[in-house]
Amino acid sequence: MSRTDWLSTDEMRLWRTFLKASAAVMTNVDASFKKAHDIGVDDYEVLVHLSEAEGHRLRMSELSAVLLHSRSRLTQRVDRLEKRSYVERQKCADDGRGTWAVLTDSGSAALKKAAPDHLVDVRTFFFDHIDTDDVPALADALEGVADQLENKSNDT
Amino acid sequence: MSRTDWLSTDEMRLWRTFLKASAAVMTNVDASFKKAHDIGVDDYEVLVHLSEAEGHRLRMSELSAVLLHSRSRLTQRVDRLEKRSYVERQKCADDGRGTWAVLTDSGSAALKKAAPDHLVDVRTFFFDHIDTDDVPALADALEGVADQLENKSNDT
DNA sequence: AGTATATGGTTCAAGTTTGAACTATTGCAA
DNA sequence: TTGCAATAGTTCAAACTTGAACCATATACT
Repeated sequence: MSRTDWLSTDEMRLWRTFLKASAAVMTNVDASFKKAHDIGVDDYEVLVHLSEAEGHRLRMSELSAVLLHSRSRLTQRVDRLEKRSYVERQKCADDGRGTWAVLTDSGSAALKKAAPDHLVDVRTFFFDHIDTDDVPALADALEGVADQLENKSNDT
Repeated sequence: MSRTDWLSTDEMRLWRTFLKASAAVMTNVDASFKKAHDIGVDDYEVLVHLSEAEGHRLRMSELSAVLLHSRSRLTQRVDRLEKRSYVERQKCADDGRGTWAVLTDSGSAALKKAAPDHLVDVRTFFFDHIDTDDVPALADALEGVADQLENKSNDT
């Protein structure tokens, strides 16, 4: 399936750029974000996904799947969010093993409060460095990479 | 500087795709890599940069700059690599404060041994999902994002 | 020279992630 | 309907990262 010959110049350039861009964006957004709020980007992402879900809630496993977080990582992140009462756990009625992570009102409020600043960060550290005309093509090009583990078990 | 209106549909799609792609690639490459070798991607990156440097060595600060790692993170990563004798520290002659991180022979050997597998991973989890024709354009488009902190202090 | 300030690096504690082991429930199959 | 494998989540220790405080040397200012 994969070729084994070395990367071309352009491939190498893309690979390094991609690595560096990811690191740069994450680091910057997270740092800037933490300065202004009491939650980091990872917490924010959890709240966003919950707020967009039916009934403002998702199963732990769904959440770990969309976030690409391991189960134990998610468990502990939700622990922390629950401690600050941004999220609440509820037993799942139809599956005795399951747990819902539910967005609370105060979680919802925190999200609303943080959103505008987050937007500024995303523009500052990402979109301001990208040509607007390139946006759709870029999204298309990266879609395959993002979706590669759509159906991989999010194990361990 | 940055606009404050909400993201367009395409921008939102790109942002989410980019986030997910980064996470997916890193997670997969790292996991696959660790299975086959005794070092992870972060260690590998250190060795790569050292091997490409003049005299197979870099100042700690240079290393933390290219890797976008905090100083303390780098200190501790080099500690670990030194413990396995892949890297060696040397006092800097012309600057009493400085330290060189030097690639050892066995570090060099570990790098050579790991490189082919790493290449396969990069192809499997990244390039196999990208249209070859898109590669140069993608690299161009992301370059600005990657270079944004070229001259930011890599503080704290 | 003599003091202030900046730079290079390390250290330490607190917080986070990883991965394996574990419990409980469900579903399938004999 | 017992029995086994799969699934959902959690727990725990070890590894790793963060950020602030710290030491030492270098540079700049007077």
